[in-house]
Amino acid sequence: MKAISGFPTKQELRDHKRREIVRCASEKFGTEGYENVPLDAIAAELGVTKAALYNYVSSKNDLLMQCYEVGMDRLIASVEQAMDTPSDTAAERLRIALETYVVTMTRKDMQYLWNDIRPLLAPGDKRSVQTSRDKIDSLFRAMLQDGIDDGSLRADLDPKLASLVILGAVNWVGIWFRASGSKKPQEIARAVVSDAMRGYLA
Amino acid sequence: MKAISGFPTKQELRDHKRREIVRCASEKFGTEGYENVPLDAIAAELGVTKAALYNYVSSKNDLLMQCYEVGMDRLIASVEQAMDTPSDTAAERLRIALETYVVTMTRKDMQYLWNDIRPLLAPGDKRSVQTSRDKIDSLFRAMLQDGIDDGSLRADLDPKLASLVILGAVNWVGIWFRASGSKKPQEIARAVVSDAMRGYLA
DNA sequence: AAAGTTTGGTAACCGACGGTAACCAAAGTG
DNA sequence: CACTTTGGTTACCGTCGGTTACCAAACTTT
Repeated sequence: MKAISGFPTKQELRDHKRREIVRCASEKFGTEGYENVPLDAIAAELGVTKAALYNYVSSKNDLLMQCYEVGMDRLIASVEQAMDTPSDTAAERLRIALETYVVTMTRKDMQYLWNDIRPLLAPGDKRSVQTSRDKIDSLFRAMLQDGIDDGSLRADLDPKLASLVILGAVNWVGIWFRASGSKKPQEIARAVVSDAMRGYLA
Repeated sequence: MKAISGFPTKQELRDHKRREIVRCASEKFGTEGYENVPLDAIAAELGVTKAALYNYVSSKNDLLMQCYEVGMDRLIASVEQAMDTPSDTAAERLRIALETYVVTMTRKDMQYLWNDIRPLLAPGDKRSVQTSRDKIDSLFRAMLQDGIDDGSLRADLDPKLASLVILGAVNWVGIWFRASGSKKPQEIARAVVSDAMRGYLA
């Protein structure tokens, strides 16, 4: 199987189609809600029949999981990028990463990440969901530990507990936020993150 | 229509049956998940047919809403009771109320309150959901204001924002908590509330 | 007490939707 | 040029939320 430039391999074509399905589903789930989007609607928008989708996903739930993974990867990437921003203290990097996290979570096609997923988890899906979540958690715990080490955060904080509390506060924004409000995501992020971090600053 | 003791009126009987349906549904939704509980299952457990339920609820969604209201009322009642606990400062009352809130939220039949509800809201349902949520919010904002007034909380905190941040942190526990863990709800509550409040103490 | 009327239930059914089976056309392969 | 593989279609099934027609018991009226 050669990979001549401009002539995608069969595998690439197949993968591209699968991603198209996930992208389309992601958009519809985000705006209309998982429950309200029949597979027929997704198939119709892609110009195929429902049964064709089953060449690429094993179930509607599996499709949701793939959407979830894409969204989580985007979230993780945005946080990692924010972590690389040069700044004086670890606390400052944490602040930037958290604000980025909040802004990303308020995207229309990200809202279902925390909303729709949980009740629909099949036992087998829980592992992959947990993996993404643990990744996020470990990123923030690492930043918290850095903050303890460089003295910009309280020495007596428990990174595990603090990560739970802070992520709770910011995730809650993603659940409560609706684009109709007057405040811009960036303003909300700054205010919430500032309050959520205050108790941990040295 | 007389109300002779021991002889419940028709209205009382009807109401009692409706509450039985809600109680049964609440339990099943909480343990098995809304999506996984067919109305037939609820009806069977009550010894009737599915169609009989429609004498008391207008739809499965309506049934979920009634479960939600019962749960929220219980939550509100537990917080109000905690607020009445005599204590030296408003901050202390707030701490007690928050811990009670967390413990109540970790009840098995309360977990679906934040998990299953949101994606399933019909436009008409949103108002009643919002009412309960606003009630909770106003209780905590009042306590925060009391704390500012009696000097036990920082004078420069914004009650609206602080209530959002703190409730986010504690609600997140309800989402993340699973009874399988080793820690008792009361311990978790104490730790989380302590961290979440730290930034607001005077 | 007999004749309506209301109440609360059942059985049977409908439509939507997730998922599957049988089949088929076109592209790839020896 | 047979032959397999791939990716799609049509037609169908089972489940489940919701509705309709009907019925029995209780309550009301005269």
